[in-house]
Amino acid sequence: METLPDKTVERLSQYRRSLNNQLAKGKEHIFSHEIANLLHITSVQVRRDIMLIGYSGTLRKGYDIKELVHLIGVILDTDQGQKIAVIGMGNIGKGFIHYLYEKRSKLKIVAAFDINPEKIDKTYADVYCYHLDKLEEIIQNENIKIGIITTPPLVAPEIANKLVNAGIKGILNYTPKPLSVPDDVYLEEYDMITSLEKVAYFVKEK
Amino acid sequence: METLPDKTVERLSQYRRSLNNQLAKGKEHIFSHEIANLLHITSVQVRRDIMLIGYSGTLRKGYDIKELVHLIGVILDTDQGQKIAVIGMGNIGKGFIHYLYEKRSKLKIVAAFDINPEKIDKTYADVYCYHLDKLEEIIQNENIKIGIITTPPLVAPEIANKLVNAGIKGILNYTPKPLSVPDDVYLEEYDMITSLEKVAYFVKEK
DNA sequence: TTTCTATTGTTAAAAAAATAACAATATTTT
DNA sequence: AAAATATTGTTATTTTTTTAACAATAGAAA
Repeated sequence: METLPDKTVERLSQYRRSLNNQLAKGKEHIFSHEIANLLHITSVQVRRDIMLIGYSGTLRKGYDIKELVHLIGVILDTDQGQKIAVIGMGNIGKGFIHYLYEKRSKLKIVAAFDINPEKIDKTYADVYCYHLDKLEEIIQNENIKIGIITTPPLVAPEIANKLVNAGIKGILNYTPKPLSVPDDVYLEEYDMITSLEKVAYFVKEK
Repeated sequence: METLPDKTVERLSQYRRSLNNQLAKGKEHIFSHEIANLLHITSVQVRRDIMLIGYSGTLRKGYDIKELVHLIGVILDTDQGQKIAVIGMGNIGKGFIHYLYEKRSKLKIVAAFDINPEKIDKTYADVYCYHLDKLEEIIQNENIKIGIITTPPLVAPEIANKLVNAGIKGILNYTPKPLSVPDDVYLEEYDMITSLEKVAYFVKEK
């Protein structure tokens, strides 16, 4: 399958979670407009996304939730799962670890890094925190492919370099400092302050 | 001015921060390609955004940083500033408070809410945490117009309702539970797990 | 059985966003 | 002084994303 559009990937992740909720409630089939209602989007969009991943529902019966969830899994997940490292054990770093804690997902945060002695060699929600000096070593030994940067912005570029050198293939940058990485590394940036300023702007304009 | 495109607003927020850094370094003028390099985008995009806000640079000299920062302020900020409440004093809630702490920005987090007695009636980075029961009262008295929801997902819809009833005009929803709000309330949703699954997908596909 | 209805799957159109193209021109170089 | 160059501002094009339109049809209703 050719790579899916960005936005479709995002929605698939959301469909899956909503669908799992529905499964847990005992629901077995679902219509496109029901999925749409759960996510507050349109049913066309749902159908289009489902078309793009090559799944088909049954007319008048909708989609088989279990099958759909499974297929989304085939698309989004890898069989062995993907290991993640968090760099920066501040509030946001902890937030990520906490969010994934006890979710049996194919994504696993397997290491955290910091330079603060009070955080190093301790465990937060089963994730061990190492000194930043161990970054390359642990990432290579553990075969970690994804890194989340939640450090102070100033050091983000240097962390990104280390991650890339250690063989990381995807970075989620949570600092407001824009990064650049080689073409074979996927970079997703998210800036909390920008989100907030955006809300503020549209509040002002309304 | 007609409302600016979504993405332009996001970039303006980022331009401003980068430009302030440059000002702090003593730089007074800047070319579009220099801004572009700072953000790892293209210079055309920078020029287009700047065109959209109606600013003009000087040929061969670039943009006057101070003027540009000022104009972005005129667009993004309100004179009196905007007050923000954080609902949910977990890691992410604290993260937001911490991020805005001591930044002299027109955005101010002025109250936090939780239901955990250990958090209530305490102050974190100068932000006082109230019991959730006080939500409507404080929001109205303080004239808070923006709310950040960082609670467990299950209660997010109920919080959103309370916020809307209390007169909030913009919500940043950090929980994975999709919300719906009346048309006159601006809603921005962000889902940490989805970001991460997106990175994972594109790492897998590369 | 026949007609009606709800729903899917897909193509077509529209809207939003990014990128390219390029004319205009101030400044620098020759 | 003339030519070359670097840079802006803007229009045009392309790409991406969303939305609309609608044919096909399984199942429900008549």
